[in-house]
Amino acid sequence: MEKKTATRLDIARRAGTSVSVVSRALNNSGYVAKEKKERILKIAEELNYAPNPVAISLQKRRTKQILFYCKNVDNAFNIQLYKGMLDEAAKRGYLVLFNGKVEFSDIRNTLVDGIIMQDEVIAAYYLKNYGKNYHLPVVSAAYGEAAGLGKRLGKAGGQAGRQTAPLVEVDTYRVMEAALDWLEKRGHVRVAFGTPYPADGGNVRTAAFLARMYERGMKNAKDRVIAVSRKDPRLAEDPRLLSFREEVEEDINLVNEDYFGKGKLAARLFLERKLDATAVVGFNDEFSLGLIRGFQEQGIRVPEEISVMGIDGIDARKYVSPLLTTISLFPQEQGAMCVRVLLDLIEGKKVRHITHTGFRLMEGESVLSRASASRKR
Amino acid sequence: MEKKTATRLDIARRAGTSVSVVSRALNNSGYVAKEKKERILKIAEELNYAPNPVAISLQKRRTKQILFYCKNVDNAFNIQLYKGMLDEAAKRGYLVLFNGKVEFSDIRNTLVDGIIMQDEVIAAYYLKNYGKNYHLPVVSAAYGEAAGLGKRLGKAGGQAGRQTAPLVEVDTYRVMEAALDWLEKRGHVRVAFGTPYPADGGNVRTAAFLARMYERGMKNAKDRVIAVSRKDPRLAEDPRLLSFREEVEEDINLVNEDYFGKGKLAARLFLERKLDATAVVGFNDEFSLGLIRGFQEQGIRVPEEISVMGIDGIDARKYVSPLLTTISLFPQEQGAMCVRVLLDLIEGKKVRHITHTGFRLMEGESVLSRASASRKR
DNA sequence: TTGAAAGCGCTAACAA
DNA sequence: TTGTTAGCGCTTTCAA
Repeated sequence: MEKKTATRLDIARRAGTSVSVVSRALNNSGYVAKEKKERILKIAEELNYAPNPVAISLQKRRTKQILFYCKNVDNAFNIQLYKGMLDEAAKRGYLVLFNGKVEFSDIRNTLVDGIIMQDEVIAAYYLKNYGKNYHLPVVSAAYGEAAGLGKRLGKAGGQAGRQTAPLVEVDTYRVMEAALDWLEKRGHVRVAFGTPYPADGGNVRTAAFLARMYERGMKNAKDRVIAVSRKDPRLAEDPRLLSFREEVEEDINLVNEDYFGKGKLAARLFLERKLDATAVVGFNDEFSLGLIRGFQEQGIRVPEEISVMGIDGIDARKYVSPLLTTISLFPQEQGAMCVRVLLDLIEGKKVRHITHTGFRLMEGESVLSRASASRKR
Repeated sequence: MEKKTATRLDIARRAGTSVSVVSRALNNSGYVAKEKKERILKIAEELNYAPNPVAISLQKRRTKQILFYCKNVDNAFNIQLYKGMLDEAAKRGYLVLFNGKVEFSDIRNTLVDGIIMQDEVIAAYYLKNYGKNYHLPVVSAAYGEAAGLGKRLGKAGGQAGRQTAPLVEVDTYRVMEAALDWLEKRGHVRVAFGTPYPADGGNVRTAAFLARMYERGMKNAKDRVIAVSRKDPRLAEDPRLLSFREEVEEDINLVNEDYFGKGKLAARLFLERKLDATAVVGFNDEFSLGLIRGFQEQGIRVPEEISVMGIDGIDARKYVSPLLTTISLFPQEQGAMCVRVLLDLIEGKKVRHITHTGFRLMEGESVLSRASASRKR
């Protein structure tokens, strides 16, 4: 089976000509006598000839492949990002590898022309520690996190915020504003926020929630943050957190979170703490689906007794009833845009440092329009 | 930024030695004077030297990358297969590309050492039409479909069944048997089957259902197949099918199905047709989640009034209540096994033509134990 | 212990 | 229109 594959030289010999003529014939480029061309093509066919893409890549210094560096395959949002990348890349003749397992130090061994990082934190970390050697164009999906970068990266971070890759960003602060506006219009001003991370861990979504609530004069917004994390002092000893995987956060080794499970627990905590709120925004859609389930399991009806809202816009929303109201970040669009920017970069075109992508509120059935709101209008 | 990257020759010149010495130094192979080695390493560092993986691949005739050829990113099952592949491949230093967009004729341009096909139908089709030229090792995930291959491939199929790639298979007939056994033990002998494909389209899951039911003496099993497909004569004119994407099936251009949506509709059809059954097995988990939702929307309680069972074992089960009882095919295991077999093949080891992977019933809450069953015991 | 040299399979400039 | 030649960046053999 594994018969050695034919090369252009083999064909040339059989055709009694030279490799360059064969090359031209096969590539439809340059001059080559018509009848000679036909003969060459026929011989190639006979020999089951197939070009060696590695040799072509070496010669052209281009692999036509790019890498999506992503730690979290389980996350539906990332898969949708990836899907958008695949489609867009295919249009331009590129393939996209998905990987979050390679060590940064091994990225250099990857046969790609460039890298898309899953978020600006990872991008900054990579650039700071490895990127300088690897001369590979890098683009990053981003969520307005640049400001808090130093905090999350810790010592490793430093002034990482400055040396970033081009960003394809959806601004979390604006997203949060849209969410809170929408809730307010429906009479929800006392709003809680559920997150799987520590409240002061520098996560941009929590930061955005707090910032926007303060702007609205809700001084006690912090009390309405439910941080389902072992690192939260109120939960450090809580046995219910034992079932979740240990949270690793050395450097930026993010770990797959059980968002749904933590969302369920968040609903319980909301009730236990008797939080004074009429709506809860979940860290992301999966977390929010967990919130809904958690409330339902406690006999609390959504949205009649409590409203729930998500962020992301993942397909899995459809599985849960009531349908989750969320702000969709259009992950496929964002993924496609990442590819566009990266390929432009690879092809030497000028790209802007930040490209913004859109978001939109997707109305579901998980938020109640309260009577008081009707009055206000 | 895009300063030309240094090569081993650049280093050699600076160090006043030759490329081969530099190579040995960098690769820790062969002889090289200790102090010279240190100097070389230092210069490499200064030059921000990074080896060119394409050149290495050309020389070694190995890319350390493999391709998972898969048409359907939306399908959670495939993602879990992929996840298993990523992990296993990483262990052996390989990367896995995911793609189902490349034309078969373009696979030859891919920088990979081998291909994993999503199922035996696609594998057979590829092998028959293109594989002969591409000298690339191929392995396929499989579902006991080989028997029906000719039927599904149509003219293109021919004796495709014979020239297959090594298969990593979970036998659908045994899976179906396990499902029906389990249902029977709980008092369900009149069982329906819901599928998004035509009942006689040669799909292996439908075929397995029918075969197993006939074995059990249920002559009218066919009447209990709900085929949510435009191609089904009973539904050809049904407006409710208009919302689903056109079913394309030229050659094997499978299209993403809206399993969940079709499952919902299947529940309606079950009720409309007043099918005489106490349980429904869904084509896969997503379809079955749709069944549950469909019944619930019609005010039918699951499992009190109708039992539902799935096949696959996808993570998304957790979103739906009651928890779906299913037969898990352990997609991650299967994916990992595909990688193992393919890498063995690539490395020239002997591999068996068929490797079987396991399955197991995952008990949920969607199947009722009927009183009559208790009596039987 | 070193380095020249011959490839890996292909492209492309240039001379014929 | 053709064929020679010089690479692309690296590995590896072999003579020195």
